[in-house]
Formats: sequence, C-alpha cells, structure tokens
Amino acid sequence: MAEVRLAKARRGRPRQAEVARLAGVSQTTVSLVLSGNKQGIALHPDTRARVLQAARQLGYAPDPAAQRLAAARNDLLGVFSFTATFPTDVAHSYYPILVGVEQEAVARGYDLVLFTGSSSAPAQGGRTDSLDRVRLADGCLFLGRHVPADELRRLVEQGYPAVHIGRRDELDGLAWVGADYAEATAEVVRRLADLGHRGMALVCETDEALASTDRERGFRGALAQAGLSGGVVRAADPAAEITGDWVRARLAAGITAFVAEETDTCAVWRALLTAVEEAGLTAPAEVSLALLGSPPADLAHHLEPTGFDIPKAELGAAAVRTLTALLTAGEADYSPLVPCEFRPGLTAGRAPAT
Amino acid sequence: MAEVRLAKARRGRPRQAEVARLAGVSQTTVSLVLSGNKQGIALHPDTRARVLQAARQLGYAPDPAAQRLAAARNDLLGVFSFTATFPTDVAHSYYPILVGVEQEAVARGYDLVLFTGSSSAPAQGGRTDSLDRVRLADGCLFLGRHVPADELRRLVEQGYPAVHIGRRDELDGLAWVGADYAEATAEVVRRLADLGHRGMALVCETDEALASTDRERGFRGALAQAGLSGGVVRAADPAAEITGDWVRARLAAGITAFVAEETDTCAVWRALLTAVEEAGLTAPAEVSLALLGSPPADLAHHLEPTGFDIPKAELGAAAVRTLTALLTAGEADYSPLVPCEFRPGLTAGRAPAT
DNA sequence: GTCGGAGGCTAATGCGCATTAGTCAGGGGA
DNA sequence: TCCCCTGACTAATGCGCATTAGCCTCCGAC
Repeated sequence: MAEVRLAKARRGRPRQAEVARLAGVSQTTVSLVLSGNKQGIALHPDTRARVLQAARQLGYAPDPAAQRLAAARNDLLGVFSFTATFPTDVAHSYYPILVGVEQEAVARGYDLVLFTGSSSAPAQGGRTDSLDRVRLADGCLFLGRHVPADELRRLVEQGYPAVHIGRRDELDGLAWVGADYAEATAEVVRRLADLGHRGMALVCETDEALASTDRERGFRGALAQAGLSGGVVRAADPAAEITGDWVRARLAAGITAFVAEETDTCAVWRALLTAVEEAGLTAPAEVSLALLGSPPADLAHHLEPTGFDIPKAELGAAAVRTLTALLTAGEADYSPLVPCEFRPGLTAGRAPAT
Repeated sequence: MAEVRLAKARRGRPRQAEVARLAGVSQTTVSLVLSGNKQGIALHPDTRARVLQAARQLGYAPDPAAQRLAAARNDLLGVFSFTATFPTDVAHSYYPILVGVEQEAVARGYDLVLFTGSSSAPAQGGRTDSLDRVRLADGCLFLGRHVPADELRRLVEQGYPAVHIGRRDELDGLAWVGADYAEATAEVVRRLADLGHRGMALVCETDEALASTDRERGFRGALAQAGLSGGVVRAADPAAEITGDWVRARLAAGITAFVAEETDTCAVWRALLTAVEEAGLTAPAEVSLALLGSPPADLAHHLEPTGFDIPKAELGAAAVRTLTALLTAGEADYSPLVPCEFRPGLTAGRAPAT
C-alpha cells in the first residue's frame, strides 16, 4: 500500500489573479499578455516579460471552462464516439483515425478532448450523458454511425461546429468527410478489367445495405463504363450460401472475379476464400478475388487481398481541417471525399483463358 | 464540393434566466429544480412542474462550460504520453492501456484530454510545450518513462493530481501504478521449478538495467527460496553473444531453463530461439524457455512463449481509479502493483532427465 | 502655459451557472 | 400580543477569464 497526499495549500490551479499579484500588475494585464492582446492595447515590453515570467513560475494554465464561457472559445476540439474510442476489439477501431486527428490538431494548436458516449452507464454525479457535453469544446468531430441523430441535429441547428467522420448526408447542414468508396471500387473494377476479366460479381451481405451503397454505385458505374457483365449478389448468410458449387456456377456463367464487400467481420471475404478452396480452385490463377477495404488483422498475414486501403489517418486529418475551417471562417468549402489507395495484393491476376 | 455555413453562434440557446422568465420564477429556482436541489431547499411541487415544463418548452440544455466553471472542476482527465503523437508503432504497447483508461474514465464520468509531448511542433499561438499544459485537466495520467522528471516533480509538489503509469519511485510523492513484475517473475521461476528445473538463467540486455530490477529481484528471490542454482546473465549484444555454443555451455553447467527479459525488441528472446535451434535442440523437450512479458506481434503466432502477460487494460483502469481518488479525496491509499497473469505457453516443459 | 494625444495600465463588467445568504408571509406556541 | 419557526422562494455572489470602458501621466504643439 502506498499513500499519496495532495498538498492542500494550493489546491486548485493558479489563476490569472495570482500571476498578476506576482508580477505586480492587474489581472487584466495578465489576460492581455497571455491571450495575445488582440485588441492592440499598448503594453510595455518589460511588463509583458514580467507577466510571462510570473506565469511560468507559477505554472499557470488557463481554465478551459472559463475561457469558453468568457470568450466562447478555448482551442479545444472534441472527438465524440458513441462506442468506446479505444475498443477492446482493436481490429475495427478508430485508433488509426485518431492518429490523424491528433497530428492535425496539434499542428493547428488545438488540444483534443475525447468524449465517449457510454451507451449504457447512466453516468455518475448527475452527469448527463447527452451530446451537449461536447459544447465544452469549440467544435467536435463525431465518429461512427451510432451517434444519436436528433441530438446531433440540434447541435448543428444551433450553430455548433460539428464534423462527422463517415458519410452523413441525411443530416442537413452537417459537415462530414468520408472515404471515396465509389471511386476506389471503380478502380478495383478497372484493374480487374485490365487483367482481362469480363465478368465480375460484387458480393454483399444483405443487411449492410446502407454502408455499401457507395461501393455498389462505384461498382455498377465502372462495370457499365467498361462494358463488362456481372452485377451485385447478396447473401444473407455468406458462410452458408457461398459454397464451392456457388463459385463454380458463377465461373461457368463467365464471372471470373469476385469482389467482396467489406464488413465488420469480413464474412463475405472469408466465405469466398473458403468456397474457392472448396471448389478446388486457387486464386489468383483460376479465379480473382478482391476485397473492398482492409483485411482484418487475422487475415493480414495470410494472403494479401487485392483491393484498397482506407486512409484512416488522412480521414482524421481532413476532418480536423474541415472543423477548423468551420471555426475560423464560420463556413467550410471542402471536398468531403478522401481518396483510397489501391492495394495490388495477391488475390487478383489475369483472367484465365476461356 | 460541399458547403456548410455556421449560423451565428449561440443562436437562441436558452439559458436558465429565460426558463425562469417563462416559468415566472427566479433563475435560482430554475437552477435548483434542474440540478436536483441537493441542498434540500423547500420547493412547491407546482413550481417544480412549471419550471420543468418551461425548460422542456424552450429546449433548455445547460452550458457545460458554465457548469464546470461554477463547479470549479471540469471533469477532465489528462492523458500525457511523451511520444510525438500517439504513433502507430507505439500503438501496440500503449493502446491496451488506453482501453482501460477510457473504460474506467467513462464509468466514473470523466472525459479524457489527450496530450502529447510534441517534441517536434514548436507550438502554435504562444502555447508552451511544457507540462503545465496538462493543468487544463483536473488531473493527469502520465505514460511512459520519458516524461521529464523535473517538470513532473514541480507539478506534483504544487499539488497537481498526477498518476504515473509504470513504476516511478524516485519522484517523491508521485502516485504510480505498475505491473507486479517481481511476483510475476517469481511465479515463472516457481513453475519452472515445479517442472523439475534446478538451474536457470535470467538473460538480460546490459543497458536495460533500470526497467528490469523488479524482475531481477523477483528472479533472485524465487531462486533462493526454492534453493535453485543459476543467476542473472547480461548480454550487451544478445544476437551476437547468445549462440548455440553459449546455450550448450550453460546446459552442461546444469542450466536447463532460460528466462528472457522482455525489452522493446525482445532481442534476448529472439536470440534464445535462434541459439537453441542452432544448438540443434528443441524447446520444450530438451530445454525450457520463458519470456517475462508478452511476445511481439510477429512472434505471437509462432510458438507461444511461456511467461506472463501484463494486464495493460487493468493497469490503465487502476491508474484512473487512483487519480480519481486523488481528485475526490485529496489523497489515495492504494496498491500500486497490478498482478500479471501467468501464461503457460508452449516453450517450457519438464526438465530433461540428467 | 494649456490642451490634445498617445502610451501604459486598470476598474468594472459579464459569460451561465451553482450556491449562500437572505426575505417574506403565514402559522403555532407562550 | 409578540416571537420564532417553517415553507417557499429570491438577491447576491463568485467561479476564471476576456473585454470594454476608462484613468492617469508625460509630451509635444500651439
């Protein structure tokens, strides 16, 4: 057992008033010096130096709540995620996004506050679990699709600067950034076409409709543009439906490449891998496979899927740029789509000769 | 391109004063009603109802900045890591800790502020690169050994609530939590002894002295207690020094188990694996190996090392508990050591018959 | 001299809330 | 009759900061 006691003497942080006393000036002067004196009030350099020195000596740091209240800003950016930002399941975490957010925020002189909306715990001490908490920060990034829409709408309507990471068209006036799935998918199709594939199928899970519309659009568009055959196939239970026979049947119908929708579990991709093996085929020699996203960690070292990577860090950085634009200009004119990077991988190759 | 414009901030955001006017009461009453009236002031039920009704009608939501200012605390916990920016490569070592930190913080109603020792960016807008920045939060967690000692000491001396993750005895009065390496190592030794090993060596890198004292202490203690032979061996350049011959020589001297210190690169462990192979031996049949920590990701799927796992999430959670105790009670009476979990693994077995 | 500016600083105010001291009317007890 | 008490409220204050109006003093111009 160890015991640590807090010195009670200076319980509570130093304030401007104390810095002022030490420097022999008024609190106003301290505020002026420390916040950059934007109103251009004449200040003697010596005074300035004394204040700075005193502040350093006391280890002064401004209280964000007070700043926010007085000036309506505190140079804090919020990051709100409804589920844990750091989930135990590292695989589909927001961490890579956060890395980009962090970098860009630091570069722009903002600190980051993580607001985690506990989906369950009704919070200690009368703490409302509401989104309004984020108002402590000048603006906020919202991560993931589970952010309560009505509360978010209210924030936006009241002029609170918010940026959603991930497409969010249905909330009018809400800024968002997202990966350009349509274009990335189209590129995958084009690459497959370049390899000689003339028929291909996009395989989706039935219930992932919403998230995949971008990819479907990109897929269909590219297919049409290149004059290819094939289309979108849905499977309610990929593991059960996608069998060796299933694959063989498509092959017989001229489908030589299978493109898997990316989902949390990557069930479709796994099913395809299994089914191809079951059919006694090998990729990329006899059939080509592509995954519209990054493989889960446990498959990463297996056989690198052809497909694309979502630039998560860049996504985060873009979100911060948009948010800061909102903060400084009151509006943002931006391109919400961040391009993905094609990943050649090892699962796609030349189409087999007919 | 999308365009998003911000309405004039604070547009029509109702305050308590407005609710009060609508309900025909004073702002005080509104505050009383809405914040639960903990001081037990008598209020007529009708009044209460009117206030509630008015608040609902106006869509009132408290301003967190004002609440936190008045409460003289902001319910923010800092997390300071001295690496440049929560980088991806460190992700593996710190990430699990953050998981625990976040969970526990959420459970206790705190939000998190992320700080990094931005050794690079020369700080925008007059913000200092000093540790004082963390004072923005009510208290702060410090991750890793690289946190500047003198600044941290000052913070602690001035009564700022801080908890270091990782043993930090030399800073008097600083609270810390760490893994119980000594006991975990002792358990490894005991398990090896139970398997019949009578001589074993702890293999360390020369320059990792500080971090390993706990393990060494645990090792030596357990060795003595069990009446075993062996000791600590240091290698300046493990890959070069630890060879097949090296292993054979020890075996001849009665050392049947090798325990590897865990370091960033796990150089010792890798060297041991190579050397054993080079000696034409196999573990665990002819020689037993143990690793005092978790294997790096690239070796995880290889051959699971016998040893122990550091409960990183629990470490983070323990740190938060200690910090919040400091915050609420002004002092903390706690056990800084978090027990590790023994990992049977596949590299240790019965000692070979003599 | 005297007056208008600077130059260099500070007093005062308010942000929106929580909290602490009241205030005031209407009983009940002596 | 007076007093005190209790129930039901409100005025006033402060949290720590930014900002707005001053307030002095010194100096050059007239």
